[in-house]
Amino acid sequence: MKKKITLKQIAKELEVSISTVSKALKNSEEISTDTKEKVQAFAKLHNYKPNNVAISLKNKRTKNIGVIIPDIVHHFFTTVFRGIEQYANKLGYNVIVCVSDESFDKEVINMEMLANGSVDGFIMSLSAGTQRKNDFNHLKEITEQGIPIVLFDRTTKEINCDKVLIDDREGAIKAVQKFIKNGRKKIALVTTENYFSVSNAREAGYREALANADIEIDEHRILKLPNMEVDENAIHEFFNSNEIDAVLCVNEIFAIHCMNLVQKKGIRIPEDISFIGFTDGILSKYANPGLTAMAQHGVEMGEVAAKMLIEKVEYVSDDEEEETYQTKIIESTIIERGSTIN
Amino acid sequence: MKKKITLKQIAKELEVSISTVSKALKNSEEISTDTKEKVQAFAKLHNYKPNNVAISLKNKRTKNIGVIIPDIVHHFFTTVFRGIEQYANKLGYNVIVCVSDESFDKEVINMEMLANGSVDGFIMSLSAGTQRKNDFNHLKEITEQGIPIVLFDRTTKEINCDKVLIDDREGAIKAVQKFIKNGRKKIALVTTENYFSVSNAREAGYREALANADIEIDEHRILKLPNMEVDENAIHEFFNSNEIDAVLCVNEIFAIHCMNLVQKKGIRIPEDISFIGFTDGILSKYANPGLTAMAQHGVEMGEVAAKMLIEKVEYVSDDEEEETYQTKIIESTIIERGSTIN
DNA sequence: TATTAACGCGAAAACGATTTCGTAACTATT
DNA sequence: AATAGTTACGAAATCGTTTTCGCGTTAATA
Repeated sequence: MKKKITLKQIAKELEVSISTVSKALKNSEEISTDTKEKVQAFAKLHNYKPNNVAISLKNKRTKNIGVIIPDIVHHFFTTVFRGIEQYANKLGYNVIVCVSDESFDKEVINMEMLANGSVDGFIMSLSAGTQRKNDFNHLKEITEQGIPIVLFDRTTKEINCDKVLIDDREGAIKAVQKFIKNGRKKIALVTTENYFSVSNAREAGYREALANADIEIDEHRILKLPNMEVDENAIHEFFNSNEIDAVLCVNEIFAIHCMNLVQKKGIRIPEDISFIGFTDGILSKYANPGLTAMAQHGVEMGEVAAKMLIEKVEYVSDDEEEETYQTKIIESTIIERGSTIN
Repeated sequence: MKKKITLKQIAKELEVSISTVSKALKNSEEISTDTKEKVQAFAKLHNYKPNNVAISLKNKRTKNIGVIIPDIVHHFFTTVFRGIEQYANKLGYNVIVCVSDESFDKEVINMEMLANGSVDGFIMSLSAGTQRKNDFNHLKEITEQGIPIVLFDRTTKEINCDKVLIDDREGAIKAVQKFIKNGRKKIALVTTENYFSVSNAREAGYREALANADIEIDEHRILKLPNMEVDENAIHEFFNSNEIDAVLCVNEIFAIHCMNLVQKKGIRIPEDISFIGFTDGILSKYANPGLTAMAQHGVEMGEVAAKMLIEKVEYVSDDEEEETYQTKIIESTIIERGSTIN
């Protein structure tokens, strides 16, 4: 077992000082060509690589980014993560992921673990627990220590930091407009209870688009499901007691459930009823018929978030001037499939 | 901006030495109760938390685990990662993920980045590129430095280290046996070209199970698709020209495609034809009818891998004795849904 | 009263690197 | 020959901890 070699050991072997070795390896002008060659050759031979931890301590910069997401077994977050990882890696950063599991407590613990020197900054999407509790002190404390945070998708106005958002309202508007263009008037919305800012924005877009088209909003055509364990009966009841010719769903799962159920009744998609679902994922692609979806471009979102964070991290502040934060919007686009009329 | 406080600053404020502060915070017997209380109160007030980097340098242990996987936007790897992250986090470890993107070069670069002190050990699944190249020197070098590696799913016998595998052959056998128990005899296999060891193992299991049941193997009942962009016509042709009453698919996507197509023909699932698909993922769960699946238990796999790694990392070797490595098999189990008869 | 023991604390080394500053030994200049 | 200027290197501080060892003060023992 040949442990990694250190500057000290090289110095001893070559009977020079540690400083000389360090400088020689950096090709410093200060060192004679002879010595440099000797040192570099020896270092290469023993495959010397500087110890990251020591460098981190010295530089007070880890070149690590902390990513905290509610769930990793989730297509959207995975996609965003991919974008972050790709961009960060290109600039020599590594990514430490922690999963908050939608829990406020875990989110806090994870952030505290990483904030003590393990990372230079955070990219995160708030857990459901945090959003429900509406408590952001853990974020506040970290930004106050000068550690930058970039919030994406599930954000809050309570914290002053860079943000990357999806234009959920706009996305919903686009979807509803498509329905209307196809001649649909009885447009339903299947959404979650109002925990998530995301769902709220989508609902707002839904209402706005209908209002703009002078279509009266029938509150009965809005179904709010309490969680992801979809209650078949609720859906059944919903479609039985309402005239509906188009459905916007705030996520794939709701859409798939509704489509399956509606088809069982013998209603045809898209002839009798159209569907659009939020977040283009694997379910939309392989549904039967394919589910027309509002794509969220997670990879791009991750890249943008990583770019913003790294800029903040590497920016040497002139100390005095106020920090300035931006919010970037990633546009969602519609992916047309069989569940709507082309 | 209140930067994190250090021992040095506490020491200066309280007019004691750094050592005293350090010991006081560790509740050392050496320090008087008075001093301890004073120090601890002050530390709590200023929310002192030791700097992880400094501790890592001192201990020569980072409490970080490096995970290198070919792809993160992939349900199985995500699931395994979840298991790793969960277990590791419970023991106070953080996880740094790098995606090799199926590329040998990226795998090497990622490992080298992390091997210079950033992590205490690796958990990884080999990239397609590495498997094709059959070059494992990067792994060898790292193990020679005394950094432990745990390989999962895509492994190699070339490297002597802990491994976690899935019993793909056994899984296929179980699936075929279920068909047979349901009285099916004309059992088809839909698989990939023989690039992946995984598919090969599953095919072997398929053949073995049929042979054991004295069912002759009809090679026409084996469909090999060249890639994931499924060719509808090939499937069409396959089901038209063969009598089939049960289908084992080596992945969800093939299964979903086949099921959709078969249903379009008016064939009923599971009455006329049964389906079982490999790797229980989101598609299986939300298919209509639900797809009976061979679950791979990725989370468990991740947990086992993390457990094995951490044991190696924390084990203080008696230096002289030989290291001993294990290979654990994670059994796949059948998840019954609507695509088979119960 | 003299010796030993216990107590409470600080100095310093160590982890592995970078970087500033000082200086000995030459070389060049006048 | 005396001074100034290079050249090539080393000592030491620093990043933030932990930990060993030493030492002065007080209390306990003979």
